[in-house]
Amino acid sequence: MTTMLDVAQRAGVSVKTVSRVINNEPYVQDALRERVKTAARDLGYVPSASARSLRSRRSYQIQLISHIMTTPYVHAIQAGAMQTCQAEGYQLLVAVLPDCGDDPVDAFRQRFEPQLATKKPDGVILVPPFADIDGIGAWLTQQGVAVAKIGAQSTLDSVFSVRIDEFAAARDLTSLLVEHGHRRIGFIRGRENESATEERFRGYRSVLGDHGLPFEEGLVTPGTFDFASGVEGGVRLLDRADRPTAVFASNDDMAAGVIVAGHRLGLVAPRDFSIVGFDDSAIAEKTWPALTTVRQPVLAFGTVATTELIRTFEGAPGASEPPNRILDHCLVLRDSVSAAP
Amino acid sequence: MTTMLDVAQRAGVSVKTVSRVINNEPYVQDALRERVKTAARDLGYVPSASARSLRSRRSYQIQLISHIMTTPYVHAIQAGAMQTCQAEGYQLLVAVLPDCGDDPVDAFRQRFEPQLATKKPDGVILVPPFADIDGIGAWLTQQGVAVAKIGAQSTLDSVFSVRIDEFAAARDLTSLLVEHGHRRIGFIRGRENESATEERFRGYRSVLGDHGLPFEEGLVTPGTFDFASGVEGGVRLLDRADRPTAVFASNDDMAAGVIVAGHRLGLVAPRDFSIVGFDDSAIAEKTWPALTTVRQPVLAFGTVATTELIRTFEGAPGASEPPNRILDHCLVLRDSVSAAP
DNA sequence: GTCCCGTCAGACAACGTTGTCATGTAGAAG
DNA sequence: CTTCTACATGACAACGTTGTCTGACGGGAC
Repeated sequence: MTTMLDVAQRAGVSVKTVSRVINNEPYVQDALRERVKTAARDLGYVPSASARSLRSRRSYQIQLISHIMTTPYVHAIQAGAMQTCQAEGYQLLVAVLPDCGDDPVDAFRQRFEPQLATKKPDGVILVPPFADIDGIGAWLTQQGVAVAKIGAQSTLDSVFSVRIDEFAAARDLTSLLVEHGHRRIGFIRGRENESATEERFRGYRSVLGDHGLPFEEGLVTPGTFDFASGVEGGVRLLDRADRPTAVFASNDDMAAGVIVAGHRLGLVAPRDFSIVGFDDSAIAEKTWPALTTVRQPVLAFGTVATTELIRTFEGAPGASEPPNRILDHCLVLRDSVSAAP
Repeated sequence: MTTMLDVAQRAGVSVKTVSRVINNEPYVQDALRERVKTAARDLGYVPSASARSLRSRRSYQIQLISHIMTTPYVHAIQAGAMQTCQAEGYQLLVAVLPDCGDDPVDAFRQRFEPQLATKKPDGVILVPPFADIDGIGAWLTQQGVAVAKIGAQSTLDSVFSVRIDEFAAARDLTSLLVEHGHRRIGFIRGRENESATEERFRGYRSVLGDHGLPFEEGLVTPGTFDFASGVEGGVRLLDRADRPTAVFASNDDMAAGVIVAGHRLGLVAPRDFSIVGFDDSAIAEKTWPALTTVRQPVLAFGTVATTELIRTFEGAPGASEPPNRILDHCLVLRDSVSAAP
């Protein structure tokens, strides 16, 4: 293994100078800088992460924390984060913390306090539902870890966030249904206590209001963002005489569930009912009919959050970016919506 | 931050003794051992990963390497690996290397050689298609990294592997179709140069042979394990007068594609054709009809591989386990198979 | 010519742990 | 009673890097 000492000897300088060059510190003459760089390249020198982080108290690691790893949403974020991490020379760590129970902040601390002592990541990326709990972001910041939230607005100045305008996106989908003549539209909610759930519901109600359509409590049913809850919700909404002509499911997995629920009841989409999802996750184009939905730039969430984190602790020289960033969503028209009867 | 020195002072011993206790080394009296443990607990001591790995040249990291992170198969493995990592105090790192090109071994080296210099993971988990390339496993072993392969047999004594009996599983599925009276069964292959592709195909042919059914070249069509290739393959097989009465897709994503292909041609499964998948991935129960398939214990692949890796470099005291481990698969009967017309 | 300041480079210590070696003790074997 | 061995503990150095401090040099202001 080649160390800084080897490079230093080859370049005829001290180790400290090599260190300065490697870390792009000032006060090294250009000629020397070049000589060191050449020597390092010749020897194939790569700094030791352990030594580095032992001495400098930085870990060059970014951690993605989620309550579950097996959902396409988290997956895509991970892919984006990893892309940026690899490009910037950081390591991506993943961690899950399922079932937070009553006191998620405390559960979170219990789980991660020891880990912070062993090795503190330079930054943490939080996704829903953790992103929605302010206490978690606050605690991490206080522990000296940079935080980026995905999919939820940040109330803290120190915490960066990236998301889409969920309200507007939900409006787009609902408007599409209304434009197709649907006047009674069922709605399946997401997990409770998440901003996405509320925002999407708000968007739905607001479009109904704009068009003077009545809001019917009975057309709204709970869900948990997963397939099974979509099937259940779909059955609740469709298995009755006065069933709605369209259903807005708060994400694609649940929308896929509604399609299956329909089949169980002998109803085929989009002939017998229209259905829209949300997220444009992988399943959206694998169902029949393929789902009309809203695309979230999930991969970009990952890259933007990671880039922003790195910018933070590399000592951002430029202007301080606004801590809340909103990316564009886009309506994806497929085959699950048809004109109302 | 509390260090070993703090613990040592509180327990009235030397740092070395604390180190011995923390690492479960011998030659410490039980009484002392207890005193040190208590002191450590009282102070909430957690060893510093950086210092540890700098000195001991172990990283306490396990890396999962795949060509893509966004498939349910890899996802489940990751979940399993993470579970074990968290329990054993290891960190799970993830890395992707897409598009290996002509010389995958070289591409692999190019990508990971620098990383090994910075920080060498204690072990690496390889999934297909990397698991199928012997040169990669050999290179990593030679670099001093423990290797576990998933889903492919290991030819090296030093490399552990875990998988199911793909041949037997494919036989189970094919037999099921034959028992339902199907005599002309289409087959969609997986990515080429992967053992899973060959084994599944072999299983299919072998059952045909057992039952004296003719093997028709025209009923076999290529695929790449992804949804789109399933749609294409499905169209090729089903869009003709002499179409098969059943299709064996080499995984669930492609099977879902065949269902969609059928819809495009006005054919509905399982009324007009039967279809089976492979893997029992998430999509298998989200299609209509839900897919009859074979369940691979993918999560267990992750936990077993990780456990085995850790056992390796923690200096396995017990007998040396056989390096190839085969887990049980199971046939999952759902709704996509019906009796042949 | 003197003083000061900005630039540039190196010597040295420190980060928190583990490997190596030396030393001490107690019991068994001779 | 001595010698040997196995067990127990500690002192010290080392891992590879970066932070701190010190010093040399050159140029501009007085």
